[in-house]
Amino acid sequence: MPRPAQAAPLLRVPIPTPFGPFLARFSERGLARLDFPDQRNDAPRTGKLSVKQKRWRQLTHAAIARIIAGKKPRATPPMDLPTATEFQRAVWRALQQIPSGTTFSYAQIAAAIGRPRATRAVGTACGANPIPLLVPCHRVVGASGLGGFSGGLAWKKRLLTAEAVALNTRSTRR
DNA sequence: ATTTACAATATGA
DNA sequence: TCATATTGTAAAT
Repeated sequence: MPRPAQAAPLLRVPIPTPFGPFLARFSERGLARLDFPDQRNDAPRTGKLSVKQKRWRQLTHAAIARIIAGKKPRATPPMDLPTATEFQRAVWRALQQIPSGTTFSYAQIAAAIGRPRATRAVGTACGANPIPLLVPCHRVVGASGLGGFSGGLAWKKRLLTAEAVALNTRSTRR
């Protein structure tokens, strides 16, 4: 009575890594969200995974493992982004084209999607990205500075370091 | 319905 | 170095 189950059954699936389990959420259409290990996850448990979803889980697992190791994922599962705006999709699409081991500034991403003045909006879109790692928001850094990261700056540094990025850690002053 | 804050940055004082 | 304008969203009021 009180409320029947929700209409959007997202299956919560733990994805083990050397740094702790990520939590993936799958819909019937694909991967809808991926959370970092250090967040408080309610007892993660899988419901019943369809064959399709089991395959996505495997793809996700392999992709994450490779990215953490600083390599390019071979394949990624389909992504289900129900509430994304066109602007966000454009930004995330651009992010996926950044080669491993390379970084772009927020301004460069803005220019790449034809909105050269929306640099700050790009930052907002990156923060709204529900699928870190696979959508490499960690490769976007400030023109002079690291910027921020929804999963914590420690993760951003770890991922970039794994990709052998020469972190221009010269602070904002020189 | 308005205002404010944010993972920026270029420009002008 | 500081103030301000710019852009897309979300959250607060």
